[in-house]
Amino acid sequence: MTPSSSNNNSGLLQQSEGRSPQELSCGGGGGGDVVEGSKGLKKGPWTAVEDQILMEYVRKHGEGNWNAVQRNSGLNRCGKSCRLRWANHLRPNLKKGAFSPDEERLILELHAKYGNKWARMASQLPGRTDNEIKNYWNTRVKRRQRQGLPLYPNDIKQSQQSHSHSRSLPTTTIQNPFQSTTNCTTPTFSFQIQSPIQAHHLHSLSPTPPSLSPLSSPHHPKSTTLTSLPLFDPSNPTTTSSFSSFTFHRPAPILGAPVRYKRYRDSVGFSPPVSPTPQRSTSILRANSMPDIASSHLTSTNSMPESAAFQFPRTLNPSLPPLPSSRTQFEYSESFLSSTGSVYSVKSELPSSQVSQTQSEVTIDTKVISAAAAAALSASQAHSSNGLLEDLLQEAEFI
DNA sequence: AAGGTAGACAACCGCCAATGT
DNA sequence: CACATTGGCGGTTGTCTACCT
Repeated sequence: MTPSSSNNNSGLLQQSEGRSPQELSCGGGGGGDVVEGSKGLKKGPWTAVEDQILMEYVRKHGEGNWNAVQRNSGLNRCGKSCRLRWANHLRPNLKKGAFSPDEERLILELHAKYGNKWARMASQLPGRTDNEIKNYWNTRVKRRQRQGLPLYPNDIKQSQQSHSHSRSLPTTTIQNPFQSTTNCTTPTFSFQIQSPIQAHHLHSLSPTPPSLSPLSSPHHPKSTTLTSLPLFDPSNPTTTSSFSSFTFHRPAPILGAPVRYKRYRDSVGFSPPVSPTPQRSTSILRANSMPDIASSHLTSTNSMPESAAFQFPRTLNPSLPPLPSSRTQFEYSESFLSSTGSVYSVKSELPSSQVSQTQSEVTIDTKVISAAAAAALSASQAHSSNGLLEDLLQEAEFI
């Protein structure tokens, strides 16, 4: 399975088939043609041209106000789709490719701590998105289920005894469909409880047990059965003790960013609120990165000299503090190269390429960036040209 | 060679909290 | 204060590729 295998994912056009227009969120469209909604908003895989438009828009206007992207850039995508594309694929400091062993280990630990809090986990995995982690985890769950193995290795099992979740205990016993005598006949349930400790991990560690969700959807209504599973078994001293010793691990506040009840979308490179009292009107200024709160976990990429970093000009928010941490800046430059390659070297109306895997460890200097920008400019001349490439060159010289 | 399966990935959806008007 | 908008989040689905039988 190569990381690039999914680049050619044109088949995604079939998504949302059969949904009524009311059910579609982005603009409410999407009736017959799954590529365009009723408002003409495109769906399905993003093309390189779309990526280019979105990148240029974000570069000029910053993140946030995603619905304005469609209004102002002509990009025929709903704001949500733009945001997702940016967050998961275009933002500059993304890592691509398989998780390293360190990252896998960290995911296990974080999941033991947080459960299916993908965004929170992503905040501690530099360059990784919640979607990646979620996909990884779901795949892992399926694999472990099939193999009859516990989700967590023993050391994590032991170490996470003190972890639990912020969700309250269910006060009433709701039948666990995976333990019911009527619903456990399918072979997929054979994994469910093989030992008390595994039962504990299945049911107490995850507020919405991810180990079950991939298999549950064909058989159970969404969320109700899963989220209502007993998180802790009072009869199990292990689970009760874990609850009593619960400590909530949350990333340290960043730049005074307020803690929102549900929003922990403060992963590295994700635009954080820059003000202690952020307002929506400032969201457009959030294109700057934030301190790498996860650097303590994975520090291997932190050694890039700041002088080598490229960063988008902060044209809209000159008052903001400098970009924190060398790693973030490095990844800007890293992704700059990748993105230019992605944007300009691909057939324009095919699904866009992903960030190059091979550049992740490349030491980047200004010459390289300039060369990349020049190459991008050259390559783009086959395209309809706009000011983007000139901007890129300018930025390359900016360093 | 054909079919099945697993893994990886992208993108969508609904929900909901925060914020703006 | 009510309503609308925005966007963050977790869950889910669908496709592709590689591998296995």
